Amino acid sequence: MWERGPIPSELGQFPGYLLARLGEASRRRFQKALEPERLHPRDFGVMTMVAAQPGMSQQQLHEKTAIDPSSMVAVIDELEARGLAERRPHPEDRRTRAIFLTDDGQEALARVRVLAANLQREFFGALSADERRTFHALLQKLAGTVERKQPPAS
Amino acid sequence: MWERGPIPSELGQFPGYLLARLGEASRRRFQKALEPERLHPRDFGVMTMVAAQPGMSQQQLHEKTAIDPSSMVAVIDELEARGLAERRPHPEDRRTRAIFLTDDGQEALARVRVLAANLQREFFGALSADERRTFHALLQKLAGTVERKQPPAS
DNA sequence: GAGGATGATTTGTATCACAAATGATTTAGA
DNA sequence: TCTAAATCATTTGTGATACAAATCATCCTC
Repeated sequence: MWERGPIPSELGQFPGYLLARLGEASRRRFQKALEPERLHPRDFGVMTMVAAQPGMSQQQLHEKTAIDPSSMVAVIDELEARGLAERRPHPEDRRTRAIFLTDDGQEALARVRVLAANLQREFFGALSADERRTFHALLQKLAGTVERKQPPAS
Repeated sequence: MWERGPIPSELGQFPGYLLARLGEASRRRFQKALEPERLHPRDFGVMTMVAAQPGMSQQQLHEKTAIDPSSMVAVIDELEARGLAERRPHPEDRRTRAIFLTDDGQEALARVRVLAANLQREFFGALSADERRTFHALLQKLAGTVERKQPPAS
């Protein structure tokens, strides 16, 4: 296994580069932390949204989590195969599947939330409580503007 | 082409999630911005480091940019094929290739730096100058601790 | 000089993003 | 009402990338 050094200052000058690389590191660490549960970061996103709004369609989940619709099929397949979630017919639209967490799914999500909380403490450990709050607020402010598609060029 | 909504508050609660998703967005936007130059974000990382320290080995580049050694081969192959960089024999170690930018490479990098600067302005446009400084400083503080491998478990 | 380590490279595999096509169903319009 | 277009889930195919492992040349140590 190879060594990964610190981010060099020549690249750390670019906030966008740091953002991308720290984002990668965050995702990677979370993936490691989820291994005992045999879940992936994407599962956490989906399960969190389903828990918040049971009966969501896969389409809606795709919009919330930015997981591609074709990948979403695989994610839900897996959760369903493991008894953590289920597809039920949508009451008003027979094309649509309403997604729910099973009891097992709820419990798994609860455990994953603990893992996530522990990881956050470790990952952001270099920052003071104040700095963490500031950082989080700035991330949220950015998130408000950044994840939009351009209006169609027509 | 599907629509991507804003990041939902249920997931935005997690700084690590925001970091990962905004990092993705940053990388993606930069990739778009680089299209006119037919370059990728990874090329920017490599070219920036080579410009800062001409004659670096591929091994060193891998440590600085976190690009996998086998991918590095492809990246340099491509840059070399396009006349933007070159491999020269290392004066002290014949296993090692010393990487340099050509004049064309320097010029391309200069143009890319402009694109990067423009993108940063747009991407972080929601933040005030003060907020941008704060954000950048916090990213750098995080970068100092986060990208380290665990000490061997032995 | 032999054996182990190192740098670049190749090969193979798994994963993922993305585009495009399909089938079932709904919605909108003539 | 009947038909055409749109929508949702799904399947399929392709290209990019991460990672592990093997290979070859070269270096370093004893």
